Amino acid sequence: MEKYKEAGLKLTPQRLAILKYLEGNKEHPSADDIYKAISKKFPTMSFATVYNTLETLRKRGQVMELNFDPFKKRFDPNPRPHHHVICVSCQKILDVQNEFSLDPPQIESEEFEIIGSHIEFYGVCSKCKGKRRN
Amino acid sequence: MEKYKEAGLKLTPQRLAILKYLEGNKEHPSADDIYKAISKKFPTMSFATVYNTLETLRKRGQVMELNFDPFKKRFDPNPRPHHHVICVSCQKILDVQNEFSLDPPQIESEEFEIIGSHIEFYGVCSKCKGKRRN
DNA sequence: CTGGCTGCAAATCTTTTGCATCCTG
DNA sequence: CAGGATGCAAAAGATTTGCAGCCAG
Repeated sequence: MEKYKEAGLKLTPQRLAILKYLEGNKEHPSADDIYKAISKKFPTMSFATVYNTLETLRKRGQVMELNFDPFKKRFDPNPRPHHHVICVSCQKILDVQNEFSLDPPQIESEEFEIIGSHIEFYGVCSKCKGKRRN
Repeated sequence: MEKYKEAGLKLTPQRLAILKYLEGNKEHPSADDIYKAISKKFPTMSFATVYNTLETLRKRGQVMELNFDPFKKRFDPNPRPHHHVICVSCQKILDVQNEFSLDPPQIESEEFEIIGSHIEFYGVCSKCKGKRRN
């Protein structure tokens, strides 16, 4: 929790609960997931606080906002940039460990200065592969 | 327009307007963009029709739904899979022409069957680079 | 103490839906 | 003429905002 203090953030009980929930979480929860999980133990937690906190953390680079779920934003507490695999069947999202070196992209009639990249892999996870019963 | 007929779609004036708007459009418009553009010339066009048509086209693989704009879905009339560059300053999205061969992703404790992938490059377009006045 | 944070409810924005009517094939 | 398509308005979700009161530093 040290790093949050260093960043000049107030450590309220609500924030601690959110931080604890995110810590090591690999499920890429949505704001709603976070709210639901925490409000069980913390009935006064409000959506506004969840969004405020996530927005604050995002600005400080401590969570990443993931946009590939068309229904809602998801949040990733893994601060270093990385890639993802998405199960097209159950929508589960997992982190990809390796790094990729990509050729510079060819763009029609534009000179882009490339800063970074993000790869989404689409696939079927082992659980869903089993269910499909080939 | 031949291909739409072949697919068994009814060619209503509204659909023709949407198809014409998308034809060759590289701007990855949102449903709202499409609605706004078309309702000027076609005042009775409704959102429902825009969404219905896009959904129909998506099912037939004639448009792609893009999710990386956190505020809304965007649509891409380019039917073959391809990658994108996004200007972090003006949010403009352009197509990337080249293909990439990616190593299989390493995933913790899971065996994914990989089906496809999509790369987003982030960068600054030439227009925005100029504005920044380095 | 004081500014940042919280909680509530209302507002906003995008997308979806129900249903009566319309019109293409 | 039938079934798919349209248009309207209302509903549904996700996220944001205004504001009064609260509390960590």
